[in-house]
Amino acid sequence: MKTVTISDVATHAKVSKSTVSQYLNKRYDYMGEKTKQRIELAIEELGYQPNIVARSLKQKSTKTIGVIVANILHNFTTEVTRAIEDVCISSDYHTIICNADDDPEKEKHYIEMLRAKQVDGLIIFPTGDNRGLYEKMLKDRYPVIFLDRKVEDIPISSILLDNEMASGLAVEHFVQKGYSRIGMITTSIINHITPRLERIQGYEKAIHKEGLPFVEEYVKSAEPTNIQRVLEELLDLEEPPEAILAGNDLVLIEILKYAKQNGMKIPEDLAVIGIDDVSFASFYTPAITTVAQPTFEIGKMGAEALLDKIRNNKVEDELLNYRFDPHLMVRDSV
Amino acid sequence: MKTVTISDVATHAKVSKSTVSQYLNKRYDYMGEKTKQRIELAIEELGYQPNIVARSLKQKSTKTIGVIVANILHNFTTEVTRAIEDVCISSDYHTIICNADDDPEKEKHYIEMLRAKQVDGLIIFPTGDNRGLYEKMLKDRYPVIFLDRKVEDIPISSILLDNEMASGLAVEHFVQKGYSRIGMITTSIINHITPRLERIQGYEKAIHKEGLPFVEEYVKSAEPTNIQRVLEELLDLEEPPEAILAGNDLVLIEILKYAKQNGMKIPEDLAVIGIDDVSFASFYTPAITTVAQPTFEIGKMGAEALLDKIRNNKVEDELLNYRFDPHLMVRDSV
DNA sequence: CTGAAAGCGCTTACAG
DNA sequence: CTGAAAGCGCTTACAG
Repeated sequence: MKTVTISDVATHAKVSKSTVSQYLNKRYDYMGEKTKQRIELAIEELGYQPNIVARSLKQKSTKTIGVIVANILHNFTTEVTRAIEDVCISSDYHTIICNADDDPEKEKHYIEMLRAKQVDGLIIFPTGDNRGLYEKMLKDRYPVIFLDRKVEDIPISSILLDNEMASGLAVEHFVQKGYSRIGMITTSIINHITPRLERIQGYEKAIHKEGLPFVEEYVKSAEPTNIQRVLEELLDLEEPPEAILAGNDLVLIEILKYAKQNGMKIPEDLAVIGIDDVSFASFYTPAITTVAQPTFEIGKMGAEALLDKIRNNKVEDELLNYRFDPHLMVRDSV
Repeated sequence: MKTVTISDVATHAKVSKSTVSQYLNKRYDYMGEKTKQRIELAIEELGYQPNIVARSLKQKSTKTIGVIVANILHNFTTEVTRAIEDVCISSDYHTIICNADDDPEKEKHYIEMLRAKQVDGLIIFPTGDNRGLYEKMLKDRYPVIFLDRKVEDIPISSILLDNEMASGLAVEHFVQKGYSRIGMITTSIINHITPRLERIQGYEKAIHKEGLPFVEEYVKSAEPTNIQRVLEELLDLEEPPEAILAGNDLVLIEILKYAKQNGMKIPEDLAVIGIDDVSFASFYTPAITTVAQPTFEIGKMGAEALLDKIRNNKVEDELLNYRFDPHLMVRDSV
């Protein structure tokens, strides 16, 4: 596979490399019509494709952004990612997605790798445990946007859900339906993940606002594999909750599995609301009431904010944290 | 953001660029211990990161492969993709995923774009309508592997499911459970997509093998948005099928939606088997019997076959079509 | 054991 | 209107 380069085209068209390059970059201003045609023909005949790697080296721009997600398993992540790609493609940027798998070490690896690959900017769902790296990017004036989570004291714009409102909507709906013993389960909070902490806070605030007693043992956090056990603990309480708010899609699924295995009827035996809309929510039996995130808008805004930074070479973050409103999708599980 | 290059490191460490490069590439053979330490220190102090773009240009390898999927919406695609990434990462290759969205034009765009970006090879779920491009890659001795589908007369290795067997397992199971009026719905076959055609063929063969009459109007194909209408047509037949084989996950979901909306009980009113295991199969009510593909193995083999081609610079395809066996996951929907 | 030089395939002032 | 030359940041024979 003998690659054909710009020199080959130049020779073939009997012009210089410079002229071919002008042609490729559509700088036709002063180019003779015949020259143009000859180059076009040569490119055609040789099947020439410009080498983007070489171009990137010279132009110091790869027209590519990186996105490092905390965990690709969440439905939220997949959808946001898709929105980011859409925006990028229509702006002629490419996207490289990496999955940090909730592991700060992997996140570090990917940040370094992507920067080494000279991507023009980064969208990160931060694990939170790489402050040094985040600060270095800031110092280097390297374009970054956080998504879904923020990191204490790191002045990088973050685009997130109004998580407190999400829990609020759910609690309010439970109460409207006559429930007062409302529990909540989230995935692990040992790493201080923003949405989880905020959703728990939002839950607590909403409970108070509704004039209900806040029962500390009604709120639990655990790794996905332990969710079912934790749920069981809740249900074994003297006064078990009659309704459960699932902190995200993974928690919801574990609750549904548990209910099925134990022959529990939803909502009769246990009412359920999940934060994050799941693919099967509408046709599950019962259809699941969820609090949906505007995933497309979040991704879109993230991508646009990053591209804006890249193009205008700006680092000063006027927006900082931007929050989107969640929406309650009322169905049959409560 | 003043980037620090290999020259800066060289100056700082008082050695030449060559020596720094040797160090970076771990060619320590004849390197003085003190030199090594000075370079190490300089790199540390300057926060130097090699520019992979420059390296790629010189080495003519980006250590990156591209994968162009036909349609990212299928569960199969997501899982295979993940397996490919796993293999690549552990071999120190990166992966760029592109979604052709079942559109040959987009596929063309991505093939050209990825080749221009100098990815070292391509895994393609071919739309089938870019024969010219496929042939050019072959002519250029450019490493490619097809996945999930094959293209008539293009001698490029393809890794696929034994699709006929998939339908066969399903039909056999229906029959065992006492069903004889068995229908099948697939997504559109106007583009002659391999798995769909083969699954229909497999269905027909199995029907014959079971000694059942083959009823032509029992097998339908349609775009996802029309699946529900097509299902309705089937059920409106004089002698409607009592069991339906869903050709893939998207078809299954439409069938489930229809059943729910029309208050049909599964399997009492309609028995269902889906080809492709869906995330919610095990905890849906009823749990859905599916024919699962070994997605991880398929992706793994695809990636390994491609990396092998890349590393050994071989084009001769001894394996050509390799097929994996599907597995019946017996649950409660039939 | 280390350095000078050429070159990967482009782009971009600049000269004419 | 077009071309010669320098340079992007590396790597790699080769010389010493």
